[in-house]
Amino acid sequence: MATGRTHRPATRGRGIPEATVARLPLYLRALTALSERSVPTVSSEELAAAAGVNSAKLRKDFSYLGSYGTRGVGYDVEYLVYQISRELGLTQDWPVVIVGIGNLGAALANYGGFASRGFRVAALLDADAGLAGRLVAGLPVRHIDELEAIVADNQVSIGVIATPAGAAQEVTDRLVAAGVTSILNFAPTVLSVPDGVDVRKVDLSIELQILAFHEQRKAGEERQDPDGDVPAVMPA
Amino acid sequence: MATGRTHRPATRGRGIPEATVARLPLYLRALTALSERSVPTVSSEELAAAAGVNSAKLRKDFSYLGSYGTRGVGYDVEYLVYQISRELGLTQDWPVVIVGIGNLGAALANYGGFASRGFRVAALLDADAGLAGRLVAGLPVRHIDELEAIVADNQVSIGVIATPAGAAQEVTDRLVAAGVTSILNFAPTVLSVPDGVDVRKVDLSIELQILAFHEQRKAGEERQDPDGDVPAVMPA
DNA sequence: ATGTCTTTGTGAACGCGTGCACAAAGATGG
DNA sequence: CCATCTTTGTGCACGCGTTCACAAAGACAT
Ligand SMILES: NC(=O)c1ccc[n+]([C@@H]2O[C@H](COP(=O)([O-])OP(=O)(O)OC[C@H]3O[C@@H](n4cnc5c(N)ncnc54)[C@H](O)[C@@H]3O)[C@@H](O)[C@H]2O)c1
Ligand SMILES: NC(=O)c1ccc[n+]([C@@H]2O[C@H](COP(=O)([O-])OP(=O)(O)OC[C@H]3O[C@@H](n4cnc5c(N)ncnc54)[C@H](O)[C@@H]3O)[C@@H](O)[C@H]2O)c1
Repeated sequence: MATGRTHRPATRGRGIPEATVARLPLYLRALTALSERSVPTVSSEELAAAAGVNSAKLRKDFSYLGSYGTRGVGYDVEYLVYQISRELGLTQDWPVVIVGIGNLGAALANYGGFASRGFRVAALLDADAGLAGRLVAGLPVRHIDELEAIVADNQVSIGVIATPAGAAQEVTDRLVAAGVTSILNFAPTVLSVPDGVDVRKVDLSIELQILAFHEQRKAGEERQDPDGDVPAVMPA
Repeated sequence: MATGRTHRPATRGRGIPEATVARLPLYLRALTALSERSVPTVSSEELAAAAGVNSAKLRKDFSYLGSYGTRGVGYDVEYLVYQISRELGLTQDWPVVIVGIGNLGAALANYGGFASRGFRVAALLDADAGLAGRLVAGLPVRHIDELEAIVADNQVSIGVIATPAGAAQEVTDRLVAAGVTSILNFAPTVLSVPDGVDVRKVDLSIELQILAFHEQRKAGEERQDPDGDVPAVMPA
């Protein structure tokens, strides 16, 4: 019965479709660039080009937020930056913990784009006692046993997992038990979490395999017909 | 205009839907784990649970590859591993170059899961002359000027970009000009590429923002009604 | 004030992806 | 050889997401 209620019907509530939510950060990035160049307004056409999407889609996306454009003119850049930021919840601070400070975890800790948008690294955690106390990106690595206390003290609701795959589920369970309700998983494993906890995954290996599929397909079509279907009428 | 023809109409040709292609690596991973435990066959129900998907979806996905199951029994693990590997193009070697050997690029170079599935790091490239020759994950960092020669000599068709955002488009153009037709982009920028070149992006910042949106939404609903719509009849 | 011109906001059509539910296939046991 | 039981493969319906195309809105000039 648990699988029955799994996929929530998009983002009903006030009703911003999931696909739209996924594009808002893209728009925000493009708008921020315009804002830095002191551009006052932008049309859906221009902004769509900058974000790499269809302009009708962009307008429909914005229509879910309300009517923030002016016909004949376009959108006010600053106002839109604010509205999208607010909608995404970026006007508040989000404390984040990173678990697993190896190659990847250290790179993530050093990532500047992290802090720039309301995400603050509250702590770096690792099971390796030898790492404890070492400074990474200016922060001391704390032992994993401190997880529960750190999450509680800092009201952390977002956790990033960069441990080996074998440890990911265990770390997840501890994070969730401690109160974390959003997880970004870099380990190549399927995580089980209770209802109400969101998991998003970043999987390099999967991305490469998808590219390989299309690559193989291109190589195949190259010496066959470009439609890739039936060989039809071979020339001679 | 590269942005015009961006989304191809799924994977028509012989016709494996794009959504299915994206799940095949997931199945492959689960199957590989079963294979290592010498499990001979697996039912769609079991495998679906391991991959975290609906069993009907899994069966439909496999049906696009052909009828590889046996009714009343399930799927032969080894056979399926081979079929999916072949379909994804993992039976051949894919030389890959990584451009930008900073925090992230170095972590990627050290990533074990890279080589495990037919992806071979052909070279590490960076614009910083000071890095040239330094060993990262056992490979010497080469100067970016060698890009064209390396791509040609090794027949590289997949490039990974881990440079700062400002350099990503320029690197992309050089990669494409040199013959690369698939790009995995970690830099937070929209890349323009000509038709026939695939780009996939991994964007930590976007993932976090999506999580923040849902997190904010959860926090809001908590103290309102759980349906999130009209406040209806507030209990006094 | 009126007309023109630009650009938004959205109705409507369409296609893809998902999941239910079941008939057909085939294994297994007697 | 037949009955039973398990599990696949898929027809079908439904909902989400995308795109087209256009009416309405408003800026701006005269
Ligand atoms: N390096 C990459 O570029 C890359 C890319 C994609 C995916 N990944 C995945 O990210 C994860 C980390 O990769 P990495 O290269 O940094 O590995 P790594 O071995 O360098 O680092 C893993 C770290 O996790 C710590 N750890 C292990 N068990 C732990 C536990 N139970 N609790 C807390 N910390 C624990 C280890 O002490 C170590 O410091 C792996 O799952 C890997 O598959 C890495
Ligand atoms: N570090 C992370 O966890 C992380 C996460 C998400 C995204 N990113 C993105 O990945 C990219 C790299 O991040 P990083 O933390 O490794 O940065 P970094 O500054 O540590 O490394 C960037 C490297 O790229 C090299 N470089 C610069 N211009 C180049 C060019 N034209 N050609 C070749 N090489 C060039 C630099 O010499 C440097 O070695 C950035 O775009 C960043 O936004 C990083």
